Amino acid sequence: MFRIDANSDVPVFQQIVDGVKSAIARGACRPGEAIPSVRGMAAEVLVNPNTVAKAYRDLEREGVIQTQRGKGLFVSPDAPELCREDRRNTVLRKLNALIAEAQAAGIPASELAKAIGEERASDHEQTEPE
Amino acid sequence: MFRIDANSDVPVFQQIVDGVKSAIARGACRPGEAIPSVRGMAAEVLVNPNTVAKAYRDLEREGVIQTQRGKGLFVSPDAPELCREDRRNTVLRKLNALIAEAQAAGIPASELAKAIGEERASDHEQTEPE
Amino acid sequence: MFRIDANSDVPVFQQIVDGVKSAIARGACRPGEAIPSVRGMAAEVLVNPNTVAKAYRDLEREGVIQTQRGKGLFVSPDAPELCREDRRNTVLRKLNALIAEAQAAGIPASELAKAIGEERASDHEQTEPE
Amino acid sequence: MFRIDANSDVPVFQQIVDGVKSAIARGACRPGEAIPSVRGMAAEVLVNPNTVAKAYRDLEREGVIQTQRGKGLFVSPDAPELCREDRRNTVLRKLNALIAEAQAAGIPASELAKAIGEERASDHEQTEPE
DNA sequence: GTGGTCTAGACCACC
DNA sequence: GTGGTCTAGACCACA
Repeated sequence: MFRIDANSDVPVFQQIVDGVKSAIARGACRPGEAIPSVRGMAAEVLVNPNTVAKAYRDLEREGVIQTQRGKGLFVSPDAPELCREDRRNTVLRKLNALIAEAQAAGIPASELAKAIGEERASDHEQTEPE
Repeated sequence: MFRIDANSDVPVFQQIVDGVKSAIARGACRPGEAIPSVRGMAAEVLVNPNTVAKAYRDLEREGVIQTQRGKGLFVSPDAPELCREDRRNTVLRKLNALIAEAQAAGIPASELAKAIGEERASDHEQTEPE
Repeated sequence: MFRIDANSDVPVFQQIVDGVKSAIARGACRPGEAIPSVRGMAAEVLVNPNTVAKAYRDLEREGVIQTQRGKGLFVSPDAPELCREDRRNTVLRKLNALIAEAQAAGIPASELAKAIGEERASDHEQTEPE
Repeated sequence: MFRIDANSDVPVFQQIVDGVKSAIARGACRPGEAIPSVRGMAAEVLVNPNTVAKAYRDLEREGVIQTQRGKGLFVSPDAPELCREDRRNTVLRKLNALIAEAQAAGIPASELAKAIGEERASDHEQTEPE
């Protein structure tokens, strides 16, 4: 599903939240599907169960997953819609911040556009559908 | 020179470091020039002098500024080179992370490229007449 | 691990940095081991936690230790290599400065060599029986 | 007579004090000779006159130089003796500290002795009288 | 005037 | 529990 980078500066619980949202957004997890239990996920990604629990609490509060008493946790019906929007907003917000940061340093936006173009060309042509 | 966003999640001292680097990178500060004193900068951006001192300490360790005992802090000769490279690396690194984050969520890189294009068009119409 | 000399002219935080590096260099701390927590070390050497944190911050920036959020600080894998080299360079650099200082005052290097020899003889007679 | 290193971590006034003492210790300045005035020295080594004045104050307090009203500053009769002892004590004290620092890091004193030997052999054979 | 160090104490996020 | 950040205020050395 996703991997945890212990050396990253983004908190582990946030990596879990983002990982689950991304999996749902890209269609890897579908509404109604069960997601690993707190303990299962903790064992899978090798983190403290408390950390997973916190991530799941956030996901449930946002309506991405739902608890069914005694059965476990499931992807909510409108999770794909929610996650796609959430991920899109998050990425675009970060992108705008990055553009601003670049301009403050005198780096024109065209440089960023160019870098994206190179990334797309070199790494994976299968992701260029349109 | 720059402004501090107290609501940002990036630490104040880091904002100062980045702000000074950006100012040097874009040519607003030239080698040999003095930068505002610890107390002066603290008053300017309304933070505690210790916070400014922490930022300046980082800048000196990276070779961006040099301290002359009792006189103040000065932009080092090779600071522009250092800062331009540093800012460029930082921005491109963040951009690559963002591209990866987008792809994990099923957002094609073309979306990011499009968003940058729109930003450029709206900000300065002289490059792209509408 | 080491002791702090409050009367020394070298700053306390620097003594901590050097002490930790020396401990790693001589093999008293091994990679992967945790080093005392900020608060623990502060209590141990009787200084303010902020002072310890400053020292640890330096050590992390040099790659000697790594912080794991919420868990503590750990000796990095290549710390022994780093510290041995760092300590060796530092000592030899100081030694060269000292030789230069001596020569400026008309003290021949042979005097220094003699002094080292006496120190070795007095400290551990097993190498040089008197 | 000597040069000031503005980037050194040893204070400028201290460099002046040490420089004068060393010149006397090695016999470059003899008792009764005049030493440059505060202004003259300040112009010579390109530092603030206040800094030179502070250095001279220290030298006078230690009995190395003497003020003759209206005439200037002169090397005192017992300055050579004083300076030779002072320089020797200072260097040996620093050397002992360095040996201790090396041993704390697991560097044997023999390494230091070896380094001195190499320095003597490579740099200047004229300084090996005995 | 300058920067550097240290202390004390608070608040926060993370695990 | 952990480290990280920030503030407030003190003291010192240097130029």
